[in-house]
Amino acid sequence: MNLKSQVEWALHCCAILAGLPEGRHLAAKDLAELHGLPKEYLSKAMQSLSQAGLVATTLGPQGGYRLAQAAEKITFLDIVEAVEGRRNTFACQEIRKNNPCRPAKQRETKPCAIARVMWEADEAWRDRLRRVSLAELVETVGREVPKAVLERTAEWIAARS
Amino acid sequence: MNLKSQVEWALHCCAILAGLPEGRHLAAKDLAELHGLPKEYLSKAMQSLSQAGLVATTLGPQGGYRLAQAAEKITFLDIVEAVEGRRNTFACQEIRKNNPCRPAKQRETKPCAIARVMWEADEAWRDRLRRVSLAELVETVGREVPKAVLERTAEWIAARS
DNA sequence: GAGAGACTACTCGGATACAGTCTGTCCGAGTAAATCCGG
DNA sequence: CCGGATTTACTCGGACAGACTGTATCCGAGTAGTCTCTC
Repeated sequence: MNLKSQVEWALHCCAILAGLPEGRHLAAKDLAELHGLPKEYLSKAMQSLSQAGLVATTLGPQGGYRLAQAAEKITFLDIVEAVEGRRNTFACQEIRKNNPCRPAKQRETKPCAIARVMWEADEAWRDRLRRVSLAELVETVGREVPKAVLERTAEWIAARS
Repeated sequence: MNLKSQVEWALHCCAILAGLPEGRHLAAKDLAELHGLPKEYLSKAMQSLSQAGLVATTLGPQGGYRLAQAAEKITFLDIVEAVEGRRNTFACQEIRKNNPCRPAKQRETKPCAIARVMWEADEAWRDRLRRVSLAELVETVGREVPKAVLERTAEWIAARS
């Protein structure tokens, strides 16, 4: 059970887009170059974000992606679920129903006790991701990354957006 | 990012083994029949549990599996990790290092801020699973499953262990 | 009748095929900017 | 010089192959119980 690498890419790209000046766009090509990733495949991750309504796209020259919502409104969970989907990690197949000792048409009142525990853990995971916004991530990065790198990166982006 | 179905099987099988009288064993063949699962493949899940030291095996006629530890000592996390492995769901590939604006040989003092958040979520997930023991599961099941089914299942198992 | 030895049947464990998803790539539809032409 | 139509170049989006992990299966190594033979 691994998250796809798309999740990591999407998070990094959102962090970059969050630092973009209002009204500017950044193309998938540039996002890919900035992170050393295959452009075509990265664009598929961005596509997921677009379909989830987290980023907006603009076509044509000077086009690209920008955040569709305020960075304070977007959480880690939003991004992760946009790429990974909203399914629980645990998929209960109700194998308890195969027990030959059970009456065939017994009705279940509750979900399987095992599934309940697993789903609670999933919810705890989601809850943790829900608590961190993109804005907080940007703030942390701004505090930890050396000023020189931040500035050079900002220039690099400004030259292409 | 889905957990393998082996996880569900392992949890159900451990619940059954926890209810086994002392000194008895139950074969993979019977566990498979009880849950309506492919015997050969289920035995691979049991193999993982065996390698993790959660269950003990006995060969030959009347052989099979039994818990290697007290049900109170075994947690959901133990079983899940035995089958799934202990890796984090998020694998940081350090793509920040590909940023062309960074000095090539800059040393990192901290893990990537994104990875830290993701790993905290993983830890919250594990923490939740660590809090529920196999004994608690058995108790819950005993409370929720109709007495008749419990008794018939116990007989079914006793006849084969 | 009791004990030892050989046999048998049953168990798990690793090695071996098949499928589905993740990864990576390609090309086409659509659009905003730039260009060119006419007024 | 200015405005509008055309062209162009660039963007994203969905459709198409390859690799890897998860799923399913088979057969062999090893053991506990059973049976038989001998004393």
